[in-house]
Amino acid sequence: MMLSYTEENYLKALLKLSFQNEDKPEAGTNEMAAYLGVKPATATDMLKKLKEKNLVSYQKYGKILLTDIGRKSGIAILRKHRLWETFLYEKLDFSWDEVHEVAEQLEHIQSAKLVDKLEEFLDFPEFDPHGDPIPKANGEMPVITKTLLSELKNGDVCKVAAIKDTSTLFLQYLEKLHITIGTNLSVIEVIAFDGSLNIQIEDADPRSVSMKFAESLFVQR
Amino acid sequence: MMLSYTEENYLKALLKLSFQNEDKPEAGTNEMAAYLGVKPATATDMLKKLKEKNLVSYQKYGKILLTDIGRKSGIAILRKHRLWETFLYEKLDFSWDEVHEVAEQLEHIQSAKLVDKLEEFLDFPEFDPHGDPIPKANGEMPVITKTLLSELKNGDVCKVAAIKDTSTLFLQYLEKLHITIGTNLSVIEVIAFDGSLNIQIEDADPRSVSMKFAESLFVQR
DNA sequence: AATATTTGTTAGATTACCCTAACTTTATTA
DNA sequence: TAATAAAGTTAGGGTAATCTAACAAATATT
Repeated sequence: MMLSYTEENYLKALLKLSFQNEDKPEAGTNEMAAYLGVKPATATDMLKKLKEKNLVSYQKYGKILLTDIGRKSGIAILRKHRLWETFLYEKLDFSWDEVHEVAEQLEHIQSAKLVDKLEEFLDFPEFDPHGDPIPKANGEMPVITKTLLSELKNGDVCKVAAIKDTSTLFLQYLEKLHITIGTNLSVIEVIAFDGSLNIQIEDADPRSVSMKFAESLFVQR
Repeated sequence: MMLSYTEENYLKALLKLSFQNEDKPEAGTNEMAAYLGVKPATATDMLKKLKEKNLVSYQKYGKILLTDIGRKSGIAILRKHRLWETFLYEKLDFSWDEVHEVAEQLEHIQSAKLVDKLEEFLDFPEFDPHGDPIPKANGEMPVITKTLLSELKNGDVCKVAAIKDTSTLFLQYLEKLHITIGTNLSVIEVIAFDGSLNIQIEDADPRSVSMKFAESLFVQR
């Protein structure tokens, strides 16, 4: 099915929201509108169109749910997005915080061959530069058990697995700390007072990070 | 200046037409509309908009001419188009006739950094897979003296420099003949009767090609 | 439970790009 | 040069995506 640039963005947004809302994969109109930076009225209009095309299922005043087709389309876009991010980061030396904006545009290029060739060119990466899993051509996604850094205890060691907060400010801060996907961390001490942590980043001198920081980083034990 | 997808296509079309019309760099409304696959009325509308933005100069019922800014913008798009074609051809194993369609989409991605990094990644190519010159970041374009194969005489030798007719059918025919940019040709005999030529392609057995063929291929002596 | 708040929808307008049909201007040719 | 043909423009309309303002439904609060 031929989707417009905008329709694709709505599907991707719904998919992303379904990831965020853990247990329940539905979203609300306002939530969706806010995510996309449009007014709720606009989202309602588009929802009707997507429903017409059988990409979402919802009743007036009810929750929005992706249909199977809608979900598949969304995953296809996410796949493109993450492959392009990987390309920009690995081949064109883009920094962590620059890849997203450009990938937002590249993800809409229509060419099945392009996506598959790109994946091959990148040697079938499993994760993008932010540590998020890249869906395969068949829609499958590698799953890893991610823990928030803030859930660890004194003495725990871990490896950075993914970034929860992908804001530019956070990404730039990580860069300054030389933290990247795969970096080894060990928790020296959790400070009960404010939830901050003393951690060691690879072999560097220990340093303190805030609770907010620890809640923005996924790690793997 | 921020240009829409469509505005960019109009500028590129005007630039391409100015190349085609050799001596005079203007175009007509119908010519332009035909090139872009829209109706003349639509082209007139867009022309008003482009004039408003100072990208073209023209008077009602007069010829259309790109302004300096319009020309520069057009060249920037052409640069992206040809760099992407080169990427697809060299890095992703796309065939000659497949690159154009995808590059038509990729050329509209907005990111100065992307273009320049891509150029670097490709090692500053001077020509695209069709042999057309790739504009530099400053707008300069390498120039080569191209001759049509049909202008050669008995015994002349040459190297394929560029493709004039970039239709899929022609590109596929070239592929079948193992002709690519840089292939050496020698003209064994020009047949006066119908303008066809007996040529030798590299070390292969001589074969005949039509006048139409010879008029679709640029060579370098 | 009645009221207030939040959430979602409808109606009507706007902008960009495209169309057809009718018209005007410019170019060609008999 | 007058008639015809070609090229270009205008007027009026359609669709996609957006908005604001007003309204309706669902949820939360006292």
